[in-house]
Amino acid sequence: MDSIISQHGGRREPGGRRPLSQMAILGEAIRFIDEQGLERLTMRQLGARLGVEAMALYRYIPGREQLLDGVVEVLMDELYRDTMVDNDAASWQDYLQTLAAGVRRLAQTHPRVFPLVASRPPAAPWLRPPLRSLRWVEAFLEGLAGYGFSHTSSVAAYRAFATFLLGHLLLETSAATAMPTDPADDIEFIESNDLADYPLITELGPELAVDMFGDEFDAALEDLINRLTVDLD
Amino acid sequence: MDSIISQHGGRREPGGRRPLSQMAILGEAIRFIDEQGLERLTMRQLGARLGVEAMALYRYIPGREQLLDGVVEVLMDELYRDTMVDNDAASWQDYLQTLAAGVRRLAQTHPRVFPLVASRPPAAPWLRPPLRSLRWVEAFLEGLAGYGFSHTSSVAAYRAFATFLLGHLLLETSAATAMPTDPADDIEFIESNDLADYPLITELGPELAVDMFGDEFDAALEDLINRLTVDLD
DNA sequence: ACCTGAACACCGTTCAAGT
DNA sequence: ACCTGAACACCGTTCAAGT
Repeated sequence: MDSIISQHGGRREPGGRRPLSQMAILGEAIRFIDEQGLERLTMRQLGARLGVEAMALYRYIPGREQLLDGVVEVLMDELYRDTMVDNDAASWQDYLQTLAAGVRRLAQTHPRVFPLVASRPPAAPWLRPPLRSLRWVEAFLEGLAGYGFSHTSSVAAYRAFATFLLGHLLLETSAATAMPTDPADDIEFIESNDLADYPLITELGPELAVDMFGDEFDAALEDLINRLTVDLD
Repeated sequence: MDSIISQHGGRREPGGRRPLSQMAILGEAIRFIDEQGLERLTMRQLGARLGVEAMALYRYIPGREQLLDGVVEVLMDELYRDTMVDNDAASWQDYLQTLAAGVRRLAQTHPRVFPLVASRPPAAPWLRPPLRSLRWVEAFLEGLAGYGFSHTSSVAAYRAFATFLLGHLLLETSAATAMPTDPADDIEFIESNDLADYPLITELGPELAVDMFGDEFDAALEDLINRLTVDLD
């Protein structure tokens, strides 16, 4: 984890605080959400974590909405560095596999932030979460062009790829975020809903509960790649 | 639109109000979100729309979180009636097509509520949004069993189907919800981001901006069905 | 230059009190 | 039985004032 947001240390203010800055605030916000979840992130709480009153943050960030936008931007920059810089995939199939793995890694590293990447209104309507930074999308299209994709094909690939990632990773992060997977909760839930009315769910319960996200992701991605292959002619 | 939530009229209170009830409140909440969006739905605003102070709602609903859960439940009941009752598809392929169309219809009817269906923590971790009601999932599994699916295959189909719907419909509703598609915004956005740095996006702009959700949905669904076919042996 | 205190307009929610 | 007024603990945000 050599990400910019996990940097600690550095200069300190007289009060024992790290000096405030936009980056320091955004990094702390990400750490906060990672630990406590988005619902608990308030300007006041965030200020407190930085050793400062909430009002001090407004010198660096226009408001809460822009704070969240900034969080998304920081993660997209991280994704860019992680997936686009020095990407030397041997084929477009490898290229997509590498990128998909990178986005999934991001989602797994920040499961409680990922919904933000996935759901914040994008800057332009044709930017599809979770692939929502101009720089990243430009590099993506350029990459595909380098592998011989036509304009039409690379746009289609962008769309399909984003849709695929959104569905899979939103479900995976939401499962990862859900309560400490206490099987007792399942039982309680089932019982409170009159188990008897749902015989198939009852029978398939154990099978439903198995975590298959990795396999599903790989299988659906392979399938998506096949679909794109067909479209290429 | 014969949905239960669009019923008006009926008995009135002396004050000129419709009588309060859980259903009346949930229905009004859905109408409110449809019109104004989730961000503006507060207990106080909702009360005002029902001709009542916010505190009166607590007699019928435990709190705001449960209000939102209730909204999701009402829409899932609507989906159940719309897709599961009297479903007489001739094949499992038709069956999935019918169901997919029904979920898409729901998303298009309530584009600003759909994110709630998609993102609220499900009651059990193995329930996948947007297919999150026990009753609906039971019927789904039963339906597939009727077409000869093994338990393993129907569980796999449930997972893949939910993932597919989540990705596609979240993107489609989010695009539908975005600003009144003012092309001037795009231009302004592009210009503010130094267009020159993103030549491919610039060139492909018009192609990116074309709405293709219908075609994409159909193509990806067909593909999903093919994938399931292969898995069946 | 950078942070804070006090204040404003809003939340969700509780509860005793009204009708 | 059903609703409200008043109150509490919390928000985001502004701005004059402090250092």
